[in-house]
Amino acid sequence: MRIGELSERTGTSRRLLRYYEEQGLIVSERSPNGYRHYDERLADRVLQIRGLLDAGLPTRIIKQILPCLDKPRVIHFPDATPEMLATLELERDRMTERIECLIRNRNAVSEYLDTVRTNRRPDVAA
Amino acid sequence: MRIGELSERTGTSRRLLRYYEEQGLIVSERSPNGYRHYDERLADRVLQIRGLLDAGLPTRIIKQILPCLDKPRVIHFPDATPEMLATLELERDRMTERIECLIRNRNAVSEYLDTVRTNRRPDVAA
DNA sequence: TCGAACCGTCACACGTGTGTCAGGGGTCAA
DNA sequence: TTGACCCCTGACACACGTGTGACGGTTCGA
Repeated sequence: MRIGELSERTGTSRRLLRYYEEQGLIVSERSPNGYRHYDERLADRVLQIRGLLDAGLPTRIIKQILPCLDKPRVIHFPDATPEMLATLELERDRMTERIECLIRNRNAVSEYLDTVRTNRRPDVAA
Repeated sequence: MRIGELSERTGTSRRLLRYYEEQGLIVSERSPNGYRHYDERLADRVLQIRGLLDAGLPTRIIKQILPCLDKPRVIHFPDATPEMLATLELERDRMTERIECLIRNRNAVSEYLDTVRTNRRPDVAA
């Protein structure tokens, strides 16, 4: 799959895909002519990246999280330094905080919507 | 409570508090001399704002969400236009997506950490 | 050969956050 | 009164990260 197809599949501009590669979030093989060539799974990976970016994580952190997502976990043990693990723990906790904050506020919005919708008379205000 | 105390309580610079006010996220009463004066509850509000910003929501959206959080909901019915409600629904759904994305990835990180920690021999790699 | 798709790169836009400066005032205590 | 704090406004500039537009040039496929 070349960059155009990945772009269409993920709804992400080619420009941005190159940017993600520049930031080290995705990698690509290259044809002899220099064209990027992507694995099928990259599509999901890109969507995941976009989700995390949208959730406020910077690329620097996402880059560290992504290796945790690969299925055959066997390979990644060696490169897990104590510092890396500490960083991951910290990030995991920050993600948990984000989740709780979002849930609280999401529920508040939900509740508000319910209240407004059940009391369908704006001019009553009570 | 004046801006200095609010700044200390929330760990937010005075500069940034004025910025939030400029963006319409918080309001302040003014003493005759022009000093900003804040209610006790503003501290929580500021922390909430910072949490939402950290979770990737722009000030524009946060401004619309904040009124949903006030307890005596009675007052806000009148200014709930259909467009506003639609926006809130959309935002609620986007928050839900963010939450799910974060939970997925947080769990993956957690699982990764568990796996690495139980297999305490990096050089084995299996 | 022609158009579509790709390449790398430069430059910019936007939002959040910060520092700082000038120029003004309020409050309190020694 | 003086000094040490606190606060006000407005403005300029900057940093950083994400995302985009546009450039000229190359390669592919019909």
